[in-house]
Amino acid sequence: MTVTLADVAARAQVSPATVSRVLNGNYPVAAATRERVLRAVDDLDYVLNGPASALAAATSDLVGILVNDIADPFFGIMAGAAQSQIGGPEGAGAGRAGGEKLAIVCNTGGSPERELTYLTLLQRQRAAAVILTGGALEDPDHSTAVAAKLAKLADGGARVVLCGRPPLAVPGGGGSVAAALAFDNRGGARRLTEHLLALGHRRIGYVAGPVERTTTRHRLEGHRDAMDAAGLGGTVDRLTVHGPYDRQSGYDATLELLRRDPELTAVVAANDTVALGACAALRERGRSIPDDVSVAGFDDLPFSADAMPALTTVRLPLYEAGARAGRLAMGREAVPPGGIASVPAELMVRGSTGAPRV
Amino acid sequence: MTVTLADVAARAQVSPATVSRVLNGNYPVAAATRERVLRAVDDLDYVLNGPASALAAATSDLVGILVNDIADPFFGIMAGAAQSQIGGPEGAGAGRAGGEKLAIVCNTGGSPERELTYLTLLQRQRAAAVILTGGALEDPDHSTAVAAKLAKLADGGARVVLCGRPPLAVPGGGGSVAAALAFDNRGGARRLTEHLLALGHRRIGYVAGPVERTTTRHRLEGHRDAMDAAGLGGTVDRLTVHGPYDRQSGYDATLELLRRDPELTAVVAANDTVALGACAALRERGRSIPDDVSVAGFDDLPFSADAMPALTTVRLPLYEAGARAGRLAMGREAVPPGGIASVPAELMVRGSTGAPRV
DNA sequence: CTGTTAGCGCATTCAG
DNA sequence: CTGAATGCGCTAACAG
Repeated sequence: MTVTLADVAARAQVSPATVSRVLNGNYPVAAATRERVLRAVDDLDYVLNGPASALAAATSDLVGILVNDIADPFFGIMAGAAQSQIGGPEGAGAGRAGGEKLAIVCNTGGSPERELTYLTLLQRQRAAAVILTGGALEDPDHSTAVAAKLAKLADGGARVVLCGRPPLAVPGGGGSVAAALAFDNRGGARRLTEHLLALGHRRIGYVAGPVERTTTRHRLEGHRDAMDAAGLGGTVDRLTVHGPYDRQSGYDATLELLRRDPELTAVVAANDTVALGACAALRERGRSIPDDVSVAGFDDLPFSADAMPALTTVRLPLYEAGARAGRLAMGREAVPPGGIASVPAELMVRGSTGAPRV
Repeated sequence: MTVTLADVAARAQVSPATVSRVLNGNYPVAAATRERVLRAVDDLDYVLNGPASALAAATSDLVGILVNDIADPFFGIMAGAAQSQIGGPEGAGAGRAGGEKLAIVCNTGGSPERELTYLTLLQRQRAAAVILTGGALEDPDHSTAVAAKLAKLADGGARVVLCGRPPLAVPGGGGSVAAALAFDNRGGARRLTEHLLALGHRRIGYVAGPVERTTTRHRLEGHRDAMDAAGLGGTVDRLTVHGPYDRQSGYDATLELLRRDPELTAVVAANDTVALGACAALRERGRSIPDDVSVAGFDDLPFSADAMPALTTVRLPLYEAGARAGRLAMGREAVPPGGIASVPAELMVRGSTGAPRV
């Protein structure tokens, strides 16, 4: 029924081993022989049996990319970029057999259980590499479990790369991670709030992400750093509201902030999506942006420049970081010193922030 | 080094066959025995070897989801929804072994070669099911190649589902597809243009998607239907510009439309992202929205309601469709009559459209 | 450069 | 309900 390596070998009049060698390309084969084999492959329309190959070689060509929310372009951009470095050489005739890797993205939905489940599934598939994107949950039990899983994955030969996620905060956990690209969330957040402070704002609300996420904590810390330096640290707790990284959360949280301080002159949001929700809430309450209230986001997603007014935010080079993670996962780029690289965050000042009314 | 089924069997004092049976759960096993085996699995921290299992069973637990652009929420939402119906039962202890499926999303980037490559890779992995999302390329050669691949996938036991993509337009191609969920792009587009017409617009520009894509064609046809019915069909060709489904394209195309007809009173965009680019171009040219020019999009992505003014658009139930596709792929939902279901598109009138100036 | 020989780890017959 | 035996399709040493 289904055509196997042996069929190809028979038709090309060579041994199965030779066919395997030309398909995998990592072994010298005479040009003429290779030609013959390739022709047989085409004639028979042969497709390599992945599981069999993985079983024999004790490794597969799967590269897993874990994301917290696939519907969020923040992750989509990174995942797409990583995939572009992995998904096969574009070359003509690609995909027939050969050693292309299969980049697959797995959506955890932010659920710790699903994250672990996917890691196990990837381990079960003997994945060649795993890329974890975005912030991590800070629950100690979960961190330990993830570190353990990653260690096993690494044991099994998988290369583990972190993208937009800080290095494992678990004793010995760092060993199993090939490389970590950490966003400078804290620095970016600090500069953003400093910008607002420089503009003259003093009553600044902060719409934070979900508690117990590294990204949330780091951004909040940066904000607090700036506020502390300005002698305003005392207001931070009262003017901070947590919620998921979505529009609704920005909307709700902003209404709450307005309740806590109707005289607010600026709202800093955990990310751009949340900022949009904040804008909606402010408009609904009759505040104009930025004349009455300034708004700022984080990430600089594509739609941020198109908001009205265009959103002041912090740009993260998501595509570049994702692509680099992809290359790291493929072993096609040198690992940074210490296995850790900091990815810079750049302040983008646009129309949504301005000086407060006097 | 790595613990195998045999190790578990030894520790549980049963045969490997029995362990296999409790893990796969599709065979009667005494409760006491199962208990013992499960304990051994836990003790040894055993993880099933996917490739070996797939090789022996001639099928894997991979479900592939193909998307044209993972950074576009249009696809992210569908993919996430599909995945939610597939990715394992959330239940405690999930992921250890057992029959969870692994939903994996593959980003073709809209490239026909990559689409084919991924299909081959999925075939190679003996995927249990494949979901293709979004519009298809209309090139006959490519359609034929895709249909052939899908037929082979189906032959190999994979369930093939189309989501947001019309049924295969290839003789006999329909047979290999289990189900197709087709968006009513044409009807939605027609109603959208009718809305503009009813408002009094007569000079309507259209920013279409890339040529040779089913989605592009169907939406354009709907637009043309409405224009024809209003006796305006003659202006359509001159006032239509094609481009990719991104913001830049909307921006560029709108400038071009303005050049062709400076008196334009409305711009209909291929999708919401493109519409945002159109808005940016119009503003830059000093046109206010909707007073000078009305703008409309398509898809109703989350950010559309937050644009300023909020975008008039056509809502597609992306999440629901994706979830249904996921269930169909898992065989957990009845196939619609004829294997084809039409997914309705609903007109959402918001602030970006209004009557033209008199 | 190429062929031969062994398994990889598991799901299945088939007996019991 | 459980155990023993067989082979899935391929890669990886070894020889030649």
